Amino acid sequence: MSRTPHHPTREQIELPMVLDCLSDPIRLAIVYQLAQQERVSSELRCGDFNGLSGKSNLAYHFAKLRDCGLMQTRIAGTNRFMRLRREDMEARFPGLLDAVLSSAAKDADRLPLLAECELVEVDRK
Amino acid sequence: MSRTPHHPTREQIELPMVLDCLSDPIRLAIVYQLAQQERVSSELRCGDFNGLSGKSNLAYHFAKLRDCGLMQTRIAGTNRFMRLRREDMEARFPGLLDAVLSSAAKDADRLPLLAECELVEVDRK
DNA sequence: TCCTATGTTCAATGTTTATTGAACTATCGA
DNA sequence: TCGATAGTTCAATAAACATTGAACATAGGA
Repeated sequence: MSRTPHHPTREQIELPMVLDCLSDPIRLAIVYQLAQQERVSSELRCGDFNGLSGKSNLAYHFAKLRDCGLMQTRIAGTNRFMRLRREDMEARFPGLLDAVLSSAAKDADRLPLLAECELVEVDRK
Repeated sequence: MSRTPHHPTREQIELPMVLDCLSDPIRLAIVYQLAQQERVSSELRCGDFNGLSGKSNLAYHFAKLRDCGLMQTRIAGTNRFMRLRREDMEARFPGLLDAVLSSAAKDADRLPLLAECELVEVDRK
């Protein structure tokens, strides 16, 4: 009957787990896409990532991203909204997330999954 | 009859492989220790890492670190000298290595393998 | 030349990982 | 209440990974 999935506290976030999470192309794309949309809306629905892989495989990666503390899931009706835990990451590992994100941006042409992230339209009502 | 082990060119270095390499505690400790010693001597012998694991296991991790482009191996007699490929990393992913290293330093107390790195005496003749 | 020290390579093992489809849960709207 | 939608969970599978010890290669010193 758990209303909200488990999230580690800020202090529980571990460096190796974070790096391991970011080393997977699909998870890197999820994080990248969340960061791209951040200036518009800080949240995205699970379904916004369906282009990256099948639903059950995405649920698996979402769980890993939650477990390592990179993102947070909020349940709203039948939707799950995800957002990056930017402040927590910055507090624990200053500059790390930005360094990874800008590295990914720089290599976007080599990371095919990142290409799809550019054109996520935001007509959330 | 290969005199020197294989190393990727700067352009061949891939972000996911680098992050995956750094996500392993033993490999992170190797990179960390190399970075620590950098101001003194830019190189360390393989044997300087024997405290981290067994020799064959270390050879396995060394190979991964070479393959991902994080370090370079130079053969000198019966020794192998390793050094970080700092310039290449900085050129490909600016700020990334430093962000990871300072994150690791910040969490040194939680990364037991990093502790041993502090006391590597440098009496290379 | 032989012995030793330094590392690598190989094979074997057990663990973790990513991926898939099917079954399931829960919520919203008609 | 019924059906559709959004996601999760579970079981199965194949691939990748880390670890170990034994065998091997190479160079240096007695």
